[in-house]
Amino acid sequence: MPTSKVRTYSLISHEAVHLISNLIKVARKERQYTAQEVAERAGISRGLLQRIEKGDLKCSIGAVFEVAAIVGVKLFDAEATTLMKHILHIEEKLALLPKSVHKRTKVVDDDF
Amino acid sequence: MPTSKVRTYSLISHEAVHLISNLIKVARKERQYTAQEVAERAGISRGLLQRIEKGDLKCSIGAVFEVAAIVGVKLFDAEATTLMKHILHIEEKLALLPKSVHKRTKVVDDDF
DNA sequence: CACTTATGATCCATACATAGATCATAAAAT
DNA sequence: ATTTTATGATCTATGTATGGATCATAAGTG
Repeated sequence: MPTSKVRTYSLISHEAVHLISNLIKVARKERQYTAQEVAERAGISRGLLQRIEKGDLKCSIGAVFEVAAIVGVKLFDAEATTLMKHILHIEEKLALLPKSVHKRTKVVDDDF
Repeated sequence: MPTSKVRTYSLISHEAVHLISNLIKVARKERQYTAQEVAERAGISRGLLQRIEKGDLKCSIGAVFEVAAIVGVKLFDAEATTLMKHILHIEEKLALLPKSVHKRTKVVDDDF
């Protein structure tokens, strides 16, 4: 066997994705959508939707967000999260920051 | 050319991912982290980090969330979002819902 | 009850995301 | 100024995520 790569993720990532997946699953059932329906509307396969609803970390973020939007889960809408409020100035903030990060190569020459 | 598949995404998905990517980029620079550093810590390539910071929808959600955690972007932490509050009962909620969604196959037989 | 449909799981083939390298430019340091 | 380092872009090879099918079971329907 050609030794497949096993990526490891932090707990917080697992939890976050698990959370989203549960939100999606609940929302879909509340709205009485069939897995097949949602998959078609999202332009993905039913199999992928299954993995998304299971919290598979390897699914593309686009697919996950697309499904979330379809079943009505507001992840980053202004009403749903405070995140959006901080965002408004993010582009400007980015412009002000230095373009690249340079590390000190020499140790600080503390003379004492 | 073997006609590559072009997936289409809704505006909201684009915006959400774009938002996250900007948050990540700003956070990384504020903390003076090199792209190389962050990539290594996340266990991904610098190239992938570039795509993440660009808002590429095809990156895996695990990689994106991992990087976000490393640079200190709180996407779904209790303090950062109201989402977490709704979540607490999500598992119970899921348990109460019907296990599968069945569609009406016959049209409602409205007799008039 | 019988019947239908949804879901979950598994397998395979292939399109594609990713790692890794290289190069050019830009920005910071000295 | 020179030198060093970070970033952005591009290319290739390969591991793998995804689509599509199938099957078994569960869960509604009538």
